[in-house]
Amino acid sequence: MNDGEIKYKNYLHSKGQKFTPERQIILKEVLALAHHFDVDELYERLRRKGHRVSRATIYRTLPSLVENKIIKEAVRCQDNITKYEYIFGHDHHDHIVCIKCGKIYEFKNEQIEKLQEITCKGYKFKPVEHRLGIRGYCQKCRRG
Amino acid sequence: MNDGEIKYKNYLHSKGQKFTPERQIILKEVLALAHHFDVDELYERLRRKGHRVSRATIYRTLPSLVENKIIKEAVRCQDNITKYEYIFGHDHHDHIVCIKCGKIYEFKNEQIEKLQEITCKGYKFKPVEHRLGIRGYCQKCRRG
DNA sequence: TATCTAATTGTAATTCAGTCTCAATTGCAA
DNA sequence: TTGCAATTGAGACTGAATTACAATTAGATA
Ligand SMILES: [Mn+2]
Ligand SMILES: [Mn+2]
Ligand SMILES: [Zn+2]
Ligand SMILES: [Zn+2]
Repeated sequence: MNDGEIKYKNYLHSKGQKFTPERQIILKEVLALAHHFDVDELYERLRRKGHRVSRATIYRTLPSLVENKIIKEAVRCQDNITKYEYIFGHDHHDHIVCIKCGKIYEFKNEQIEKLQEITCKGYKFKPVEHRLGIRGYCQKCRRG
Repeated sequence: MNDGEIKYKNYLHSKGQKFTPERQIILKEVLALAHHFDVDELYERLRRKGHRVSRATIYRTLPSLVENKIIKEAVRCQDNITKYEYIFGHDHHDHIVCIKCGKIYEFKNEQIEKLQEITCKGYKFKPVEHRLGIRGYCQKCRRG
């Protein structure tokens, strides 16, 4: 069992929930997926590998992985599908997304992070998470 | 006709579209609403005022107001409803949202804005818009 | 290890925001 | 006026997500 699996198992246990084979399969695949994904992508990948996990179970499991901070909901795209992003063991980062080709740059700017904290302090607000997404055109797409 | 109405009328005209009574009613109400709203809120408000505009027409009109930069899609909340926010004539700002009571602070930090620009330059990326939302607990809700 | 039970699963039905179809209406240019 | 493309409202439809329910099962306990 790797760190993610241990973390999730402990989390489930602390809530009187079970580390079922289905949850293990889903978690393992999520950890293998390095990047952004949605329910259907995950379902098809599992299917191709011969795992039979129902969509309902995936829909039930992903929110619990979010609560356990193993994944998070990612920036919504134009189509109205919930996208997820693996975060456990990854550093926080923000996104720059090309409107035209969909290319995504991930970045983190410590000064921006710091300024956000200062801003929150000013409102006596306790930040838990934040999301910064910049949309526009990548180098390729801006000419053309 | 105020600035918003003129802007929208010209926009529609430039696309061979009509400044219909329904669109006028919707626009007028949107301009009157100072803040965040969704389709149903708008529909009910119009209803109460005796205006009979169908939900379908509202669903059709709001995206065109977005394209005309009179409103924009606001931060999504927990429920999966598209929220809009009036922007025409308002300065850009970002959001701090209380997870518990829903309180929203609007802020703008010029340094953060500048740092975003610099970051984009580094990727030779041309930013068009961005969204920064900080979620956490407001002063009231952090104790309690 | 066998027993027991609350948690979990898959299936299929359901929800519901948002989109689309279509016949009737209307704004507006000529 | 007239003509016609754009628009409207009603209601059907879509599809992601949720839920009910009966069957199954993880895993705590004895
Ligand atoms: Mn950040
Ligand atoms: Mn900003
Ligand atoms: Zn691009
Ligand atoms: Zn609060």
